[in-house]
Amino acid sequence: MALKKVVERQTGVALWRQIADRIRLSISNGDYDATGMVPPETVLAQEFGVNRHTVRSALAALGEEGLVRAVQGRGTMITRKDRVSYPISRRTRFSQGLGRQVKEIGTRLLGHAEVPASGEIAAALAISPGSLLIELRTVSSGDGRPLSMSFSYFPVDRFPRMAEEYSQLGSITKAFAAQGLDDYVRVSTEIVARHADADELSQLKLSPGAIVMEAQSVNADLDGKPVEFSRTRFAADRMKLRIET
Amino acid sequence: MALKKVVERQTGVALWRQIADRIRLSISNGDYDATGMVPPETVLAQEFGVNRHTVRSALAALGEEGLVRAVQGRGTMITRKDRVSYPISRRTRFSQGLGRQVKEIGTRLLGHAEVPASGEIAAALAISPGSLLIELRTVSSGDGRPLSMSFSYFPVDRFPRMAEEYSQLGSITKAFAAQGLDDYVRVSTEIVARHADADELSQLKLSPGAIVMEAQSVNADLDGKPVEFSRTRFAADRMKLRIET
DNA sequence: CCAAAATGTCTATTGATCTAGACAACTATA
DNA sequence: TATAGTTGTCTAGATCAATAGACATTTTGG
Repeated sequence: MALKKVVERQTGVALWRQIADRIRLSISNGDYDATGMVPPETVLAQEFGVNRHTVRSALAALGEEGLVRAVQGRGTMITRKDRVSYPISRRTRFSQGLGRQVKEIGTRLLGHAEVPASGEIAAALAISPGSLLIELRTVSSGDGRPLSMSFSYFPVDRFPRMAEEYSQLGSITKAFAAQGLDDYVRVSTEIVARHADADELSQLKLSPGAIVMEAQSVNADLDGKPVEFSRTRFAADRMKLRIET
Repeated sequence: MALKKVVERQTGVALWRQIADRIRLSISNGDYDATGMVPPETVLAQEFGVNRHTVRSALAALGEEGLVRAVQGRGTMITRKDRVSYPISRRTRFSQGLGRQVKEIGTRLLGHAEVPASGEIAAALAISPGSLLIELRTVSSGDGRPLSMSFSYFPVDRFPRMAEEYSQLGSITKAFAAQGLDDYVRVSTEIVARHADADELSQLKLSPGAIVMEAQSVNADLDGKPVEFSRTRFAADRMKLRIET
């Protein structure tokens, strides 16, 4: 690649960060698979048309993320590569789809509360605004790396023990089952991507400027009655969403 | 909101850009719907814990995007709000779902070529690697703003006139129909989000650091035979994807 | 062992970003 | 028509980002 890769100046995004983003993309595209190493700093500096020190800042940031590791005299090795694929279908169950991609799945309940339904959530769940909901805040990780964080809402009158059951069973599917709901399906999902806010940065252990995909979805029982509204944020550089229709 | 909204320093993303991103998000969340205006610069400066000039840089950037307009003495008004919602289902047709959200939809053929199928595309289309494909490069816009850009691939032996038909008819559905394919469905979609590269920045008229959602999908005829592989990049701050299951 | 190639460290300088303060210009309203 | 509240403009200084060059340190391979 003798071509000059363009980075833009005076845009509020430092050159070293633009370059870090581009290299991260190249890594996940497999552009460096032949050697398992990032090209030398001097080569990258020339490709991007910047000083070598600027490239070094970019590589240092990727090192912080645990994506590469530099060894003096040898070069900069790639230590991690792929995104985990998360399936979205009528019957998405968190742990099922991820099972083969990561060795160990962890879910952690950050907290729960009883809250009145906002207009938006009430409409999605087909209940009246102000009805009481149980809110669960959870973080899920694969092999120790945070992958997603969720806010989930359940009608308290139908699932009064949601928080307790979830914290014991560690799974929403099992918590539903323990309260008499054996099966449910996803009825709608909306996805947006945006920059992570401060809370997401810390919960998902991301570096500033990172991207999250937010999926807003509604699950319903087999009679079509909504049982759950949730907003899940995925760390975009660790996950891809697979839609199954 | 008396709470201090956190912005982070020394992260390679200028404060004014972080603040612009946060305000853009607040606008699309409807946080300012009561007044239709952004809070005064002095208030924002206090909320974010920065100098008023820094907030002014952020608002100037949003002004460039056409999102807000400042009027001396009055305040800064919101001139545009929502993300366009793009439906993804078995029967997604580009123009249908968008019809009610934007007044005028434009699609432009950037170019076309005959290319051999890469391993990945060959597998998706269930053909042998190296088979000839027609590649279409298109950009779509709503009310003059670019919304998405696509690379689409079709088997040349089955749809030899794809480029000509598309450039005449301006629609893939119609181009299929003109070549004897009356109906088709989406069979798989994968979505990732990442920072836009230089080509995407210029084609979609984005500012550096902006986010694109990339949807990679396969369409098939009613016999299940794949007819199209496409990679579409959506400007993340202008679009949301609605999954219909 | 030596040379080439790679990363690590240091200094100095320039330009972009952010802060700070003061004041002008304009709008709405009491 | 004052006056409070808001955006617009200017100046000056501090901090961060990027360039430039020199040289040290480590690894690899001839």
